[in-house]
Amino acid sequence: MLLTIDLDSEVPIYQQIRDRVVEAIADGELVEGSALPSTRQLAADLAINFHTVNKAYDLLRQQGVIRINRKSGAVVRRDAGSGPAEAGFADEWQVRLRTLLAEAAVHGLGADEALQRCGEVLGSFGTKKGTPA
Amino acid sequence: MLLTIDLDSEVPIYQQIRDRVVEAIADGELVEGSALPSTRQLAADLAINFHTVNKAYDLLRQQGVIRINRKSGAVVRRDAGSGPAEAGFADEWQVRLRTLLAEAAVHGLGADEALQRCGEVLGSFGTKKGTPA
DNA sequence: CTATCTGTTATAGTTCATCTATATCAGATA
DNA sequence: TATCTGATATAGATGAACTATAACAGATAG
Repeated sequence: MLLTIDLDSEVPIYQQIRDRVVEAIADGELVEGSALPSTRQLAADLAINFHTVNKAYDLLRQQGVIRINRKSGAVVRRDAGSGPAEAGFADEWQVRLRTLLAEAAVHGLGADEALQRCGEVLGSFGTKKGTPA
Repeated sequence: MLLTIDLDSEVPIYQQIRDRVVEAIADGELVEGSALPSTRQLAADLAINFHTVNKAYDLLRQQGVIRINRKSGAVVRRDAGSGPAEAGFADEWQVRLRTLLAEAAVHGLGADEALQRCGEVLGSFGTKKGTPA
C-alpha cells in the first residue's frame, strides 16, 4: 500500500492524502516523474470515493507539487523538493511553524528538545530509496 | 486589543483564538495566573458570538492550558509552559512537525534554512514582557 | 436586596465543508 | 470496439462551524 489514511481522524481524507504524498516526496520515496496511482485506483484501494482522491490531487496540483496530464496521469513535478523556495511561501510557512512550536513550548517541551526533534526529522528526509520509475 | 483574528481565514475562529492564546503564553505575554477576558467581553471585542469564544476556552481547558472557575474566570494554569511534557504529547506533536517540515522541503526550503527558522522562532519565545497581573 | 456580571447549559437555525453517489464526455490505448 | 483514464456536472447526506436566544446559578458591587 503506497498510502494509508485514518477514516476516524479529524483531518479530512483529502488532506491526509496530500500530507502523505508530500511526506513521501520529502522522504525520497517519490522522486521527479514518479507516477501516482489513478484516482479511481487509489480510491478503490482506500475504499473511498474517487472524488475525494480527485480533490487531493487537485490540491497537490494547485500547490505545484504534481503535474496532471490526461496522458501520463499524476506525476511528481520536476522542481518539487529541489528548486528554490516559492516567493512568499517561507513567510507563510513560518507563521504555521510558530503556532506549532508555541504549542510544544506550552506543553512543556523544552526549546532544546524541540529543536533537536526538528533536526531529527529534517535529517530523516531523503534517506529512503525512491521507487524506481 | 489582546487578540486579533481573521474572519476570512479558513482556520476556524475558535482555533485561531486558541492559537493566539498559546502563542501569547509561549511569548511570555501571558504568564501563570494571567486572566483572560470574559467570554462575552472578548466576543464583543471581536464582534463574534460568545459561544465561539466559549468553545475556544473549553478547548484550552481540555488541553490543560487554562483553568476556568466561576469565581476567577479563565486564567493561565500554573504548569503551562514550565512543567514537564505531558506523556505522549511529544510523539503526537512530532507527527505534525514532520508534516509541516516535509511541506517546507517540497517547496524548496532547504533543511539548513528550515532548521534556522526553527531556532529563530524558539529563540523569540519568552522574550516579551508579561502583562503585570 | 437589587442589579449586574460572570460561567454554564440548552435549543435551534443557517451556512458551509466534507464525502458520497451517479452520470456523462473525451482522450488514450490495447 | 472495449476499456482505462481524466474532467466535469449534479445531487444528496452528514457534520462542523457559527450565530441567535433563552434561562439558570454563583459572585459581586451598589
